[in-house]
Amino acid sequence: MKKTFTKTFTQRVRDVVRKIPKGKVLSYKEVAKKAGSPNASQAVGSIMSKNYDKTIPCHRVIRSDGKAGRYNRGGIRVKRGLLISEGYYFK
DNA sequence: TAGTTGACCGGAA
DNA sequence: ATTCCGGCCAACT
Repeated sequence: MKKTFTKTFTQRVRDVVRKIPKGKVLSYKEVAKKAGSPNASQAVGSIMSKNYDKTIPCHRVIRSDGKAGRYNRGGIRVKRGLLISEGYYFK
């Protein structure tokens, strides 16, 4: 029997993103889905924008159309550089 | 309680 | 390819 969600959506999103392995990326939509709200991709982005925890690889979260999206720790250019250096090929 | 905001998504022009 | 618009959802005020 599954436990009811006690934590906020924010906490679950952070847990999901923290588990993303190196060299892999998830779209905001995928993260939202794993966090329990398939259509809350907008909320996921909003959450990440306020999250400054370096234990969370927020640069591994990209847009579902294959573009990078935004980044609060250096800019989208840095974000793409990080992903490429981790083995992810960008469009 | 209601209104505003925003690292999005997908389709249309 | 780029811009615009409506929809969706959680957090904040």
